[in-house]
Amino acid sequence: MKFKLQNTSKTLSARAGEISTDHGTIQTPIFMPVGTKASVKTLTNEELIKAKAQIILGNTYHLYLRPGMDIMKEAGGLHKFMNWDKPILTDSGGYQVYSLAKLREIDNNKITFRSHHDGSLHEFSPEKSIEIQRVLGSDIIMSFDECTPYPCDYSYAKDSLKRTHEWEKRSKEYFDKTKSHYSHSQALFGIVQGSTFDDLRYESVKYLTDLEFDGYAIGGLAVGEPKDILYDLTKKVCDKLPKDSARYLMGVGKPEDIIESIARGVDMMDCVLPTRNARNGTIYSWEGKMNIKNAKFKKDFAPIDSNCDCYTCRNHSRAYLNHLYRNQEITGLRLNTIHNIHFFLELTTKARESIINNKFAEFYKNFFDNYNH
RNA sequence: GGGUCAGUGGCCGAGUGGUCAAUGGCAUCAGACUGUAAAUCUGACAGCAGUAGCUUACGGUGGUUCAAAUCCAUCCUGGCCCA
Repeated sequence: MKFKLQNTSKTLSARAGEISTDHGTIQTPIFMPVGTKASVKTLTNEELIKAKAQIILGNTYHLYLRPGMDIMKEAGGLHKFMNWDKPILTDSGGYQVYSLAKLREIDNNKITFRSHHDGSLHEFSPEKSIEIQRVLGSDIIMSFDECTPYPCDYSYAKDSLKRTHEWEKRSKEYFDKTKSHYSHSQALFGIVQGSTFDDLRYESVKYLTDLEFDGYAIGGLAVGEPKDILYDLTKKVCDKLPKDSARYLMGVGKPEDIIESIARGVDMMDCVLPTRNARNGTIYSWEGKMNIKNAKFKKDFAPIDSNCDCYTCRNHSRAYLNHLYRNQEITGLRLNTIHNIHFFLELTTKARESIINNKFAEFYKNFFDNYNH
């Protein structure tokens, strides 16, 4: 994997670049749809490609439990299993340590957790997480970390960071001494943690960059903290990260967060919001978000966005989507998702174009002038 | 014609003397969702004041009682059974 910086905004820190992998290149900044369990919920691969998805996510924890590594090995890895031949990034399972906290115990060596499916006991360690991701064959592997919650007191954040650093070092060591199981190569990203504390974040950047990962993620944000903390820390961390490496802000975010993150120097981001919210009736466009369930759309025969060229907007009205949602017609969930994913990718595509053309500041201003949030 | 059971808020349906403006579910209205245990979750849902309160409500009417959706009488409506 290689990252090539192509242009940087003159007034803001926004960057345009290109990540090359054995499954193709990714033009950044890029939004990455989340396909936790080998599926971007409700969408087919064809629909993802039409929406211009360049890379999708998979999840180590979920895929390890189901379908399990035996099946994944026999399938020949995640790309073949789901028949997706563009890049894939896999999360390490670190987020599940956070989100499924009631089911786990952490010690410095490993975490023990119970499957949310059947209660069976399992152990994860950095080595095991990387090994699973070797089997999955993702183009970008994430090192094993702990995503601290918000709020988080300093002493816990400090202890957690120490543990995360140890885990990431072990992730790197295991990664370095093993090889890809397949004909394509894999890259390993480190994850900057440190909760909301500047000094811990800086310490984390230093520690990880000394280990020399293929790229750097910012984790532990967008977990409920105020916006100014999210934006401020994103900026501070990006400013310290090496310019010639890709930067990935994990779990972000809302359209306004994506634009703010790009403005601060982020190259990659992912979020469940466009897919989950689509299934829950919230639809995004350049004008902001709308709840398609609302009574006011019952007789609104206009498309979600008349300028949008996604399948949903070219073929169907708000009234129809409202009807489908009210009647639990599963096609409604698909049409909503098709639109949201299209929009989130258009967001990063347009941002990228503006950066390339040295017009990002203008793009940024226009976005916030039009977007209600 | 006789007997019997039942009629509860938009719908279905609990409640069988006070803690009932009345459990639930549905429908309706609105909100939330940020490295997915999420086609999920939360709130509102008689009216008026909008904390405290007041009014009208459990088929109709009339009773019993300090107190009734709950007990009694009667009428209306519906289901079932017997003629």
